[in-house]
Amino acid sequence: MTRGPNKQFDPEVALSKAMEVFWAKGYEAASLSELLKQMGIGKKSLYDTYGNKQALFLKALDHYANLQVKAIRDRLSAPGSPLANLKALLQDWQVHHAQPQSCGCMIGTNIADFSTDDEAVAKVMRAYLTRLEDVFCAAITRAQKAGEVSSAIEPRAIAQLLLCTTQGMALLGRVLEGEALLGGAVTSAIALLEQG
Amino acid sequence: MTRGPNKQFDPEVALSKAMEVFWAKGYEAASLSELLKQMGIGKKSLYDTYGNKQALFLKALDHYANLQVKAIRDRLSAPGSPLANLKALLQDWQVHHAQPQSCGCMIGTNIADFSTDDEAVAKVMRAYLTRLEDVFCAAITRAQKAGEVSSAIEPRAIAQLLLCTTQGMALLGRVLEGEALLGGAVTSAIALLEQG
DNA sequence: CTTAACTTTGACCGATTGGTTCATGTTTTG
DNA sequence: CAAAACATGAACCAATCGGTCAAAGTTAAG
Repeated sequence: MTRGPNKQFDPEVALSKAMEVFWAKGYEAASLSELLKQMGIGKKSLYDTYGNKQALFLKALDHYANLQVKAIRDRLSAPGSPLANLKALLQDWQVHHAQPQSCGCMIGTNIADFSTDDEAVAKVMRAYLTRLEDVFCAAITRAQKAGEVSSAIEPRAIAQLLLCTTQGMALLGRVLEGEALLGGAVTSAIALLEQG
Repeated sequence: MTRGPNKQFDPEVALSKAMEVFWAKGYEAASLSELLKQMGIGKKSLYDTYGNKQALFLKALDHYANLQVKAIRDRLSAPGSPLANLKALLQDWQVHHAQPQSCGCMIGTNIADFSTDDEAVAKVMRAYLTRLEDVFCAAITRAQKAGEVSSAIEPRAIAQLLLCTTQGMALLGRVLEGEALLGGAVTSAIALLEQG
């Protein structure tokens, strides 16, 4: 058995809080003091538990990716029409990312800060994008099998378009006012699916 | 007439250099020392000439926006087929943003750092996005008049999709390896234009 | 030539960054 | 109880951040 007192905080909960900070502010702009305040722990505890700021970020990034991929996959594979699920997801994002307090996608937001620098971070990011692409691709294939989407199109290519577009939406939503731009993008994307 | 010695550097050239640094690194990560080194000037000269780091960034952002909008508009309104011009532009971006040293779009890269914070910066960013949307929209309209694109589609909605998609491409290109993802996105976007 | 206007350089500023160390306190095992 | 194992908060660290200031140097006008 382990001796000594237990942690006064739940590392999982604190990690979620850290994720929120990195999500909203980005890696660089998320200062240690801000992280500590939101996580509700002391500096020493952070370094003992997670290593350092970058390691914490990596864990938070992974946490985000798992959370997000699972949520999206579940929504898209919900019972009923695959195409309707896809449309609903896009339209939800249109509304969500247009809200002023929306802070986009944690991965997209943080791509700027790293990219060239850290290969470990880049790897997690690429893995997330690939998983998301696969989720989209599977959903489109299901829609094709259900006869809702033309079999003439290449599902993977459309999935890749959706991935780029939604990342763009999440990014631009951080600065845009109003839903107009995102609305047009979603409308066009849906049109491509329905008649493509 | 002004007395005293002239500046030993060209403010326009130095601004271009600053733009490159902000473009590659983003606002936060672009340190004063890096900026000074690349611009080849002293700290005092920077503050006397441009104000402060944020004002310099604002000028660099504006410089970038003007440069980029003009270049894109010129390409899209080149003589010949409007649709072919659009396709060529997208395919060029696919190649360009897939290169490892590609650093995406300066506006997109820097959206993460500001957004909520600085309204002056957000304004320049929104203005750039709107101008780009208009340029796309005009090009699509020309393609419709030339009979290359179906008149059934709403040009602005497609322009908005292209804007989101290309921003997403520029962003993801910073971290991706290989052209596959961007290639699929471009293929799908072109398909939408050609048959939509 | 003198002087006023201007630029440049480098030292300097307080604040904050991410990160470490230490002394103290707490809890559980033996 | 004693002691080992653990967590904690505050003090502390060098480095760097953006930004300022004063002294020295340079050029043009009078």
